[in-house]
Parts: sequence; structure tokens; C-alpha cells
Amino acid sequence: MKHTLNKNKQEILQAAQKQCLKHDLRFTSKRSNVLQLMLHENKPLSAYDIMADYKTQYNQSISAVSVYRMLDFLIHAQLVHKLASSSQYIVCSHITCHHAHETPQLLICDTCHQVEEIGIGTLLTSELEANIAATGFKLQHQQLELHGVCSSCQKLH
Amino acid sequence: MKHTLNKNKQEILQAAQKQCLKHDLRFTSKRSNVLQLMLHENKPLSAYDIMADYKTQYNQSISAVSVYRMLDFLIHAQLVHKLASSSQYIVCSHITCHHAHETPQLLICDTCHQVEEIGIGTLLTSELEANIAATGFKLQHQQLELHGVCSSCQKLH
DNA sequence: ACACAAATGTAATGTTATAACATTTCATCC
DNA sequence: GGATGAAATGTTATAACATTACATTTGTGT
Ligand SMILES: [Zn+2]
Ligand SMILES: [Zn+2]
Ligand SMILES: [Zn+2]
Ligand SMILES: [Zn+2]
Repeated sequence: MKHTLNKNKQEILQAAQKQCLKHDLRFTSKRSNVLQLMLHENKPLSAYDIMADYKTQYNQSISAVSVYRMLDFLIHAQLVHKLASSSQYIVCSHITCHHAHETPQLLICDTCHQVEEIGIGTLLTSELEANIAATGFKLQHQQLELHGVCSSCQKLH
Repeated sequence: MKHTLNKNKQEILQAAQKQCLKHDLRFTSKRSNVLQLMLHENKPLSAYDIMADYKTQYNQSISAVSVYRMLDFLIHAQLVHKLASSSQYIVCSHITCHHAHETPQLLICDTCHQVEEIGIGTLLTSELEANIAATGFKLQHQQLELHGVCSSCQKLH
């Protein structure tokens, strides 16, 4: 089951606002609007998709630069993740979770393009880290993007 | 020590050619030239970097489209990897290895931008796979890109 | 009200990647 | 060796993604 679907949008928005306040970040109405439309779409969007959506949903033009700046903000606030492999953006699935945000691990379905964000165990993470530390490299892995086919798409064979 | 530095370029080129012949792929002179200059630079390059380099090194203009096509070819031939997180391209470190190519795992230094390609054990890979399979997702992870700081850069603290 | 910093707007441009169609190169068959 | 067809490469244009530089507006604290 999708993590984001467990909680309603209102709850997520409030948690996002709270999270921003806690870190002295301004959760402006435009930033909120962007997060809301991303929640509403519930799929990876490009910056230009968001720009177009914003225009449609709020009947107000917004520039690409502004979208990128808002995305930057939301990413730093850990409310949004960037999918490097597709240059798209998606709302974090753990906004309403109380635990600290781990290394995001994103399962990207190459068939339907839905993304599921999971948390593999810290055990596995530290194992990976140890394995790599042996080469002298110091990991800071911001994110793991894993491609494959989701369970729904598998059923449709 | 860097894997690519263990073998000389000539050996890598010959292995690349052999690998292409085996799979009925044409290792043309331009494709060879692109691979050679990538080997020579020994660092991640953008398609447009390669275009400029080609002009300089071979005194012959080449279009961006051609570079992208050659990169596509080289990627399919498993001679080159694309770094999604930086939209750059790098020669595979395992061209002269005899074993089949595993899921590439790229350690990207965020300080000096050098890339080290390793092979974490199949044990860890299958563990990761099992962990994710539990969610119903079928992995096809083409590649793992891990960011951090390499050992040289750590020494320079 | 004033001063300052943060957010957003505007315009231009840079960077990465692909589409559509023309031409050249090269292996194969006769 | 010339015809044939597929693969490679060239050419032109444009789409898609992202940033720089500078102006204006908004919001906060005094
Ligand atoms: Zn997240
Ligand atoms: Zn799917
Ligand atoms: Zn490789
Ligand atoms: Zn380094």
C-alpha cells in the first residue's frame, strides 16, 4: 500500500508547515500550492509540468525560475525528492512520519512510472556502507534510485 | 588503485573491439575515437564535452546528435555508463574483465568528481533484492550511483 | 514609518537531448 | 566489380531541462 495514501493531504500539509516552522523556513502560500499540486498529481512531475499545472489549477502564471526555486526549497526542507534518472520531482512519502528521514530509496516503475518510497533497514544500509568503506570511500549517499516493475504492473503481465 | 589504470588503453580498446564483434556490433573508427578520448580524459564528461574534445583531438567537427548516438551505442555495448545524477558519461572499468558485467556501482566523489566503479558482492545485491521483493516490486536495477568523498580527497581534509 | 532580508518576478541564456529527414559508408549478393 | 539494402553519420531544427543577473515585492523586526 502506498505510504502517501495513508494520510490525507491536509495532514501532510500541516506536517510540512510544522516542519518548516521548526527549522525557521517560510512555508509561503506559493510553496504550499506547489506542494499541494504535487500531492494531488501523486506522480513524478517535471518542473515545467508543475509550471503548467500551477497555471491551470490556480489560474495564475508562474515562471520556470520560480518553480525551480520552490523545488529547491522543498527539497532542502526534505518535503520533495528529485529523481535524477528522469529529472522529475515527487513529494516525500514520509512527511507525516515522526522518525528522522533516512536515505530515501525510490522504487521507480519503468512501466507505469509510479514511484514508491521505502526505507530499507538500517542493517542493510550499514552493510552497504561497510562494504564500500573497505575501498576507502566515505559514503554520503543522498538517495538510491532503483528501477524495475511494480506489483500492479507485474499482475498485468 | 583505479581499475582502469591497471590495464593500458590499447588492451581496453582491443577488448572493446572484440566484445563488439562477438555481439555483431560495428566498432567504427568514430566510436573508437570517442571511447579513446573518454579513456584519455579518465573522468566523467558531458556529451557536449565529448563533442568539443573530439574537435580538438581529431581536428574534425562532429555533431551533438552523433555524439549522443555513439554514446547510446557504447552504453548498449556496456562499454560506457551514464551518470544520471550529473548527465555525464564515463568508460566502464570492467571492459577487460572476463566475468559478465554485474550491476554497475559507481562511487562518485562530490569533491574531485572522480568516479570509481566497484562490484559489491552478489550477496549484498541479492539481500537488497530480497528486501525490495518483499514490497512486491521486481528489481531491474540497472545501476547504483553512490555519492560521497573518495579516499584521496579525505586525506586533503 | 523605516530598514533589511527573503521571496518572487522578468528576461535572457546556457545546457542537455531528441526528431525528422538527407547522405554516406559498408557488407552481401549477383 | 556493380547493384542493393541496411547501418552509420550528417544536417537542421527544436524540445526539454536548468541557471544567471538583476529588478521588484513582500514580510519581519525595530
Ligand atoms: Zn522521503
Ligand atoms: Zn507500475
Ligand atoms: Zn562497468
Ligand atoms: Zn575525490
